[in-house]
Amino acid sequence: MDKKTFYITTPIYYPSDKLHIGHAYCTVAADTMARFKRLTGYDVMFLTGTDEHGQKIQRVAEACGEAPQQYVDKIVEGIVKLWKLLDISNDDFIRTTEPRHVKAVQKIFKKLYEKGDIYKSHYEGWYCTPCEAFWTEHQLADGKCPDCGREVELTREEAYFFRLSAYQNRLIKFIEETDFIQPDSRKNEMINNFLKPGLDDLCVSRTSFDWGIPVDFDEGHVVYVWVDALSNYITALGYASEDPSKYEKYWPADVHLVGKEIVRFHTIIWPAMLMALGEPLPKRVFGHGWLILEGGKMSKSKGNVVDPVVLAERYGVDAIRYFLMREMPFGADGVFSNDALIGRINADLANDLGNLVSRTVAMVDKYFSGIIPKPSVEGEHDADLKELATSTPGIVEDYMEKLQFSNALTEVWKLIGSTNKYIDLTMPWVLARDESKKDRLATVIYNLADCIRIISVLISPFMPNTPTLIWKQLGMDHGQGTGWEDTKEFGKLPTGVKVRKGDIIFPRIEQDGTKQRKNTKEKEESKVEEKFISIDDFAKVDLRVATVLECEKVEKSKKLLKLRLDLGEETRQVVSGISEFYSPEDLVGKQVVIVANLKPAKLMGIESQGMILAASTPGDEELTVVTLLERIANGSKIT
RNA sequence: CGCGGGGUGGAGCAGUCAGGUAGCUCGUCGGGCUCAUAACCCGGAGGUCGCAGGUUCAAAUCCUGCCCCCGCAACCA
Repeated sequence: MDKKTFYITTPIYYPSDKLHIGHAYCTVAADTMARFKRLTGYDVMFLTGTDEHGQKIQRVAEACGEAPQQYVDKIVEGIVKLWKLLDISNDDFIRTTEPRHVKAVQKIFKKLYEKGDIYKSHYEGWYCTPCEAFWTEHQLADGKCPDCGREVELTREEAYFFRLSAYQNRLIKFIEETDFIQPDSRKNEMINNFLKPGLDDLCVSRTSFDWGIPVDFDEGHVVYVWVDALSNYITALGYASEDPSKYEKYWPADVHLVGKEIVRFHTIIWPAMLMALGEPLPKRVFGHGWLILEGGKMSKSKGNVVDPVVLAERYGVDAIRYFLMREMPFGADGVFSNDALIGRINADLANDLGNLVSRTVAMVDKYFSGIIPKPSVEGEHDADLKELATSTPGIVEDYMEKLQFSNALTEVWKLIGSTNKYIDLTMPWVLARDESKKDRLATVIYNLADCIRIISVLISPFMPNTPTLIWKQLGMDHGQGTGWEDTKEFGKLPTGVKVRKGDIIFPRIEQDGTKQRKNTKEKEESKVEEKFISIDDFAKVDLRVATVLECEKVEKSKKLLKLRLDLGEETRQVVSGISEFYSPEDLVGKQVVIVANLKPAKLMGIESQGMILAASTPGDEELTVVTLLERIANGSKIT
């Protein structure tokens, strides 16, 4: 008898830059679900990957002076490494540049064309030549390019269209009548915002760039990235290939996990494509929330570290995974902050769970020479604890089914709390003083250890490394009472085995203001050193005096001013985020200080060749540009 | 009137759909205990549920209006 299957996917990520904690969030969630399903007896297919085509990648690669493929190869390598670091257990990793995907997409495109669901027509739009971008009428800002503010021209090019409009009514019916879109709030959003107003046919080919999958029957056209990208969910299974066995086995997907910003593509375009292909639709699309960084924005100066690699190295993989799954309900946005992370680690992992294991093992050591004793004498409080322990797995299953990771963990932590409380209620140290109560003591200790066994299995989908550490301490080898069904039964922990008090599983993280310290003295010293830089370090920064020649607000921007500066021998264009504090006329003619050897960067598509110095209060409530007491020749060096 | 999400003790959130004396985590204060990672257990203090009206015996919850925050919307160089 074949096992039931479960197919879960993450979005395929766009490798134009390094991934951040938000991507890790989604992937960890998918991994947790995949592990849970495997543990509960499913044949799981867990897919993630990268979406490597498109104009943006082509441009970024060009800017780095590399071929697109060369550029993405490098980034993808980092992504694969990141998933390995985070213990992601994906069964496959698809890249849209792989031949298996490219070939299948070409077949899909052709099939839809032959069926008449894709047809050739003309695309009309406003084209901005410098930006190489098309815009629709209402995307324009005052009739100009919304990106750069320059003139656009009406152009018309040949393109293929997908008959999305033909599927509108079927889609509305499907979405309204099923739980396809989750959570519900997103369902309403899709119906009200996109389906009810009516769907237009979708332009599914481009001729303005070539980093994409070529339409194999019409040279010059490449497949629109979303058609390309969405297809990954079936091409990875071998759809339209010589070996479709995985497709037959796993499709339709049980759940596509996606960020809320791409729910639209997954719940409208994707089902319509599948309807057109005559294939079954995925069962669920879950739009999860975002991690909002503390203070609303990412900022190096605020010191909120968001690189998942750094976090994992600093706090441990299991701790990060736990935090991501526990801190916020999966459907909603949540705030990510270092303080919250450390708070969770200390309160939940170190104090509650880690300490529970530690004190239990210590008592086995102390009272039974390290041998797990046999239980014999039942007492009050036992029944309550056992009832809670054996009923928790069922509750966890229900929450997991609904992808409510946070609630599932809350239930596990209720059990951890009750187990800690059981120690206070039974007071083993009192029992230990009375030799006649040795058997009762044995039972109490056994119950504690067996609860920890159950807990260790319940957390294993979330924290892949911790259970093994716990088992080692409890003297269990892998496989003894650690199956999912074993959690629903009390007494599966082997007796007579020796516990091994090991390292502390979750050390507390001490907090001193913003910095943590471990081995105090050394850290203190190095901190003092870090406070100072040498004169050579300072000399690396080339500070110059410059006069503002011209200054204008950057169109469509809240904060940016574009300035032209006179540095004596040259002029520079600098973009500065100070327009909330200065209007252009305030600055023209003033002398300012700029960092002249800063690596140029683009802000809103405008090159900035340096940085103007300004002083600001911590929350940026006030800001003032640095100026000079007396005028001095432009280009003068500041030392 | 672009759309959406939100405003609940000091912080972060649940409760709002199906009105009935406001709950959780952290913090704080006090107590207990000594098996444990200054931990664990118990208890207390602390709330005009954004504002103003309305419906109702009864409103955080339903209705109307308003204010504020955030995202969609790749902006701190």
